[in-house]
Amino acid sequence: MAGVDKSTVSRMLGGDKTLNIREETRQRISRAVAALGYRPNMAARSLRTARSFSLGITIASLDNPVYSAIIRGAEQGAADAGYSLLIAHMDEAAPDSRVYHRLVEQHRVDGLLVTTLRNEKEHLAALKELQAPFVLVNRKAKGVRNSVVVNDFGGAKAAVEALIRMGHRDIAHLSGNPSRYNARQRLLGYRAALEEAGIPFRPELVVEADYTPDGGERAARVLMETQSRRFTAVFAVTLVAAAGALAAFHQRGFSIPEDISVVGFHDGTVAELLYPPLTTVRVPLEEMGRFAAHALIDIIEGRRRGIAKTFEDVEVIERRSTAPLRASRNLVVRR
Amino acid sequence: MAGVDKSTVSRMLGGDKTLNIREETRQRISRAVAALGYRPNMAARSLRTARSFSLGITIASLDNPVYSAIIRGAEQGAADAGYSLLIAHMDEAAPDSRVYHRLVEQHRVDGLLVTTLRNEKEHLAALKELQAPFVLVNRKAKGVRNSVVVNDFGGAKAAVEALIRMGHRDIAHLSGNPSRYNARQRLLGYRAALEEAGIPFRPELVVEADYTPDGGERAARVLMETQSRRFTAVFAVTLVAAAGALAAFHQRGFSIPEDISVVGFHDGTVAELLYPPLTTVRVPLEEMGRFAAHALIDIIEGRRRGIAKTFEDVEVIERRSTAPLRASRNLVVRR
DNA sequence: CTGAAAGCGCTAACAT
DNA sequence: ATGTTAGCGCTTTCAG
Repeated sequence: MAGVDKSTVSRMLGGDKTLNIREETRQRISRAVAALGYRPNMAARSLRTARSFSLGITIASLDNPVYSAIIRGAEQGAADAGYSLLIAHMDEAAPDSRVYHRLVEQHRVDGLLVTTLRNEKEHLAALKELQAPFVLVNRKAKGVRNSVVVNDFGGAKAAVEALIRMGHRDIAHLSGNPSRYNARQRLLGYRAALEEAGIPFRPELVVEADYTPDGGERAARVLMETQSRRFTAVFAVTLVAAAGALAAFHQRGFSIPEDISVVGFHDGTVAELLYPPLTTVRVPLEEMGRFAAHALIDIIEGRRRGIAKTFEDVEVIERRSTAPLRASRNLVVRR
Repeated sequence: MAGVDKSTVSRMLGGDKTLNIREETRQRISRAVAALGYRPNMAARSLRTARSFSLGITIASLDNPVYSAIIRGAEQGAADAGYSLLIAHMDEAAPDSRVYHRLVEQHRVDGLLVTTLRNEKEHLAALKELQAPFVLVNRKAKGVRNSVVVNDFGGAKAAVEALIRMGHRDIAHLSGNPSRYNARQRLLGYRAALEEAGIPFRPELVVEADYTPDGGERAARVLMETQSRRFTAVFAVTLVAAAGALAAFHQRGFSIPEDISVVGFHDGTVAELLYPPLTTVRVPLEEMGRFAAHALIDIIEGRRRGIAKTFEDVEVIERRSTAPLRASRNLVVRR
């Protein structure tokens, strides 16, 4: 229709820098493209170039706001570069490292964003023998250079500093499993804030909660039983753990924040749904997702060798679950 | 390596029914496939068959547990049939019907699962001129035959019936926008339950909340201001609205469930995080997602013309936000 | 400045 | 019971 060879069209649409095309020809092609509603066929392009122009993202729990934020960012980042995002759910209970292979070997994706790493060893082994690049998102692992994380340490530190600024000194921590990167960093951030303020670290104020509401509830209960009246604030490793803790405190008749201040890690709409709305530390999850997608595409397209980045921004969002320490607190159980 | 033509391999792997293959040959092929770790190249298959073997799903809010459940199901359903699921986020604030076209015209997907339909008219028009099948998930629209929904009506009815069984008669409804299918059905279910119990419908007990926490909070406040003491239970159109309402009630010093019982629609882990844990009605969202994917694939592959299905199951999950009505209730505002 | 030709890895129709 | 052939729609090298 434009009276030119398809190869010319291909080069023009592909933005070939070595193409010297006459303005008039370019016009004719553009008009024809518009008139025909022409879109390159991705399958043919993929076959020819041996690339799929899509990214895969492996996710363990879709309903965790942390991951939905990351996905949202990743989808944007992929779309920015003309890539699609293919989601692969991977059950944490029955993780199967073969899904990596399935996606890559079938040439469905050019690279992987991985947010799942429970059984680290097996998964890392599977990833490493993969013929495609991958970047860990919100995870770090020994021997893996490609990884994008947020400032877990700084976020935790900021949260605890905020509590200290409110006058709290007896600050407990509902921690995660310290074998995991994020939990470890947050524990270190907690300790750093205490140390800088000259508050001695008391190991008995750290109780391990997993990332579930039940875990948070149990941990809070342990804290109340072993340390009643010996803490006035709690920093929880996660929103979900914080929510569980709130429930445990409510059940014991404590008022939040009058009796105990609570801060959680990660922001999200759930934080506003809790009672009282939860003070949290917000980290740029969506931005991290977008960046990770961009970086992965850069690696795929050979513009970059690897990526190791930490998003430093942290922001404490004060809601109603925290309050200044009052001199005369009343920890008497009501009802 | 197996000493046969690639077309034979193709037919065997593709499960061609008309292929009569010698057991011995089959063995040789299988061995070679295993030895080489051979996987068909999807791009070539796509080019040849003019199909992408992937489904697209359009989602407005990823962090809404309703949609994460649907995605999870859809991803499973797609994987069952060897399809991938490609997610396309579509901002409800700035919905862009062109994303449908982008996905389909680039031959990235063979069909679309659509859960987004705010600006119905424009979107439906865009979808209809699409050269690919689509099925609405959790939505219904005039003139669209393909649609899979849950029993919004029955779920709402069951929720209200549960309240009635607890002795409540003055039951308010925080509704959604009645122009939307789901909200309308839930309102009808509410009314049907009242009617069957011989309780007159009082329009002043229905207050519109949108699907946000703020909306629920506002609506609950309206209810308290205009109807104080004239209702003992609330059925909220959504989990999120229920959460907002809980906050409003707490702020006014009401105890849940002692003063007011609250039920929400849709189950999810958030329900357990609220204080008190929210009684909800659970509908099979994940199953609906899986089914929708299967049905869409059936349509794509010509085994089915269309799909119109309602998942009837509803189940009221009683948690601590509901309680039997006591004869002597105390609605006095504390504090 | 543009065209011609080859070929990516499959599948489906047709041969044998 | 299996092989041969053609071609899906692109991109890329090479020619002119």
